[in-house]
Amino acid sequence: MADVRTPVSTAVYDALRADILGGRLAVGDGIPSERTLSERHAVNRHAVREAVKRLQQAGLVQVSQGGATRVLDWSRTGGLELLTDLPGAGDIGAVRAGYELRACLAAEIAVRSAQRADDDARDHLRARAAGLIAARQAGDDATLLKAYRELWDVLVDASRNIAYRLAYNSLLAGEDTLRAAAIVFLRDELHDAGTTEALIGAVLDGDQDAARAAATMLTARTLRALTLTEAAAP
Amino acid sequence: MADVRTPVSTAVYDALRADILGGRLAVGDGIPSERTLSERHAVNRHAVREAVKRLQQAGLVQVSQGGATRVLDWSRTGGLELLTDLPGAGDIGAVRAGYELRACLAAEIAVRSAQRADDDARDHLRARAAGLIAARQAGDDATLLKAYRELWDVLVDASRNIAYRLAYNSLLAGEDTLRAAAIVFLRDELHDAGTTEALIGAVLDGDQDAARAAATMLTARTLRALTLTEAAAP
DNA sequence: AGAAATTTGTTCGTATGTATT
DNA sequence: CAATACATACGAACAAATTTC
Repeated sequence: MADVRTPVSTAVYDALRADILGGRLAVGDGIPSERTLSERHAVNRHAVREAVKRLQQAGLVQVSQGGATRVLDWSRTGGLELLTDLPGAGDIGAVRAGYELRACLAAEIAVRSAQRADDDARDHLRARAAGLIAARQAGDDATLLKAYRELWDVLVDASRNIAYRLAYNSLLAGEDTLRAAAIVFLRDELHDAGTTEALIGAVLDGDQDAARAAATMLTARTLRALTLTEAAAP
Repeated sequence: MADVRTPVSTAVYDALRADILGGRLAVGDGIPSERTLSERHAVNRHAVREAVKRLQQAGLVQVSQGGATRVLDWSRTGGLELLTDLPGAGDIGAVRAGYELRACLAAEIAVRSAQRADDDARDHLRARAAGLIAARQAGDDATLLKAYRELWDVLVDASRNIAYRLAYNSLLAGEDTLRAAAIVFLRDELHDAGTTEALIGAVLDGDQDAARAAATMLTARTLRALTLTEAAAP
């Protein structure tokens, strides 16, 4: 079994990011110097530099030549890509936050798809609709989830909004680690074949109101499951 | 005149990112080797490595030891933080995309704020409301825009959703370059004092429906201005 | 299948500009 | 002003993985 060897700079980056996002390095604090970090992690200074550059890009630190590299307030300077990197990304609170964002995105994606889908997008949508029906025959949730995600992928494209696409990408990044949990919460949504068909039909008909209603209905099921879980285990 | 010296690795990063986002490096292509790039930009290979690591983190390339570093399809692998980095970020289409996302976020932020704002958040909100009224007295749009942004900043916190906060951060990143344009499109929204007051009141009252309606009304003004501009100059 | 060439990964060392004290 | 600490940058070399012949 070939172990996936992570580059040393990535190891340093992950460690520092976890320290910052986890609050072990307080905002305004200076992180250890490059030399100190290179000794502590037993790596060369160049590797540390690569890691710090990435921290800088992620909006987690501010480096200044001559002075200490300071920790920024990531809740102010961080971008959406941090969502799946949060130390408590698997916690119910963060998961709910992500699904609430998805819900609000989904409704708007449905509306814009109904408004803007061209012939090409409609063809893609019909193909995915057929794939979804086939997946329902298979019976297992993993196959169904895959087909359902592909359906939304086509809808995102059909909405013709690059911001929706990029936000959608950010939400799905690193979802592999949460796939098991996702299937649990998405279960009702996945098996609501009627509303899904209604959504597809509304988009194909160009009925924006119906598309929004169907998308809202679908995501509401998942949000409800999350709220119940959150209330049960706080 | 002290020129703002950008680190060499950042210069390489910017150049490569522009080539990828601009389509001059096609998806699936291999980018030049580290040695080639270091010669071409007349910098050390370590600087190139830092730049490539950042490209990798941004989801723009996939590097593999021994093989070529390949360009990924950023519309699939990129996150929301790319929105303000796009070569056509100032183009009307990308601006509209960003404001459509903001509109859908704003409505949900308003609803969740009305639902979840605690006493502390309400105090902050009242303070910002007063600041907004003071800014209206000043008369100039720049001051008003600043106060308006601070209002929404408080609302984002009040909504108690980390995903909303991070997405909001991503949308505002690099807005400095677009501030002049932003004031133009936001003008109607900024000067709609009545609806803004209604939004604040609804949140303080915990009236989710009224909060959503007010937020939708506000953002609709800006979307309308954008649509008119887009139709006029395609 | 195997060897050579290419490319990224990593480490050593060295020098310089800048901010803090 | 001087000393110190820090980030910035360059150069050379070897290791490890992939591609190519």
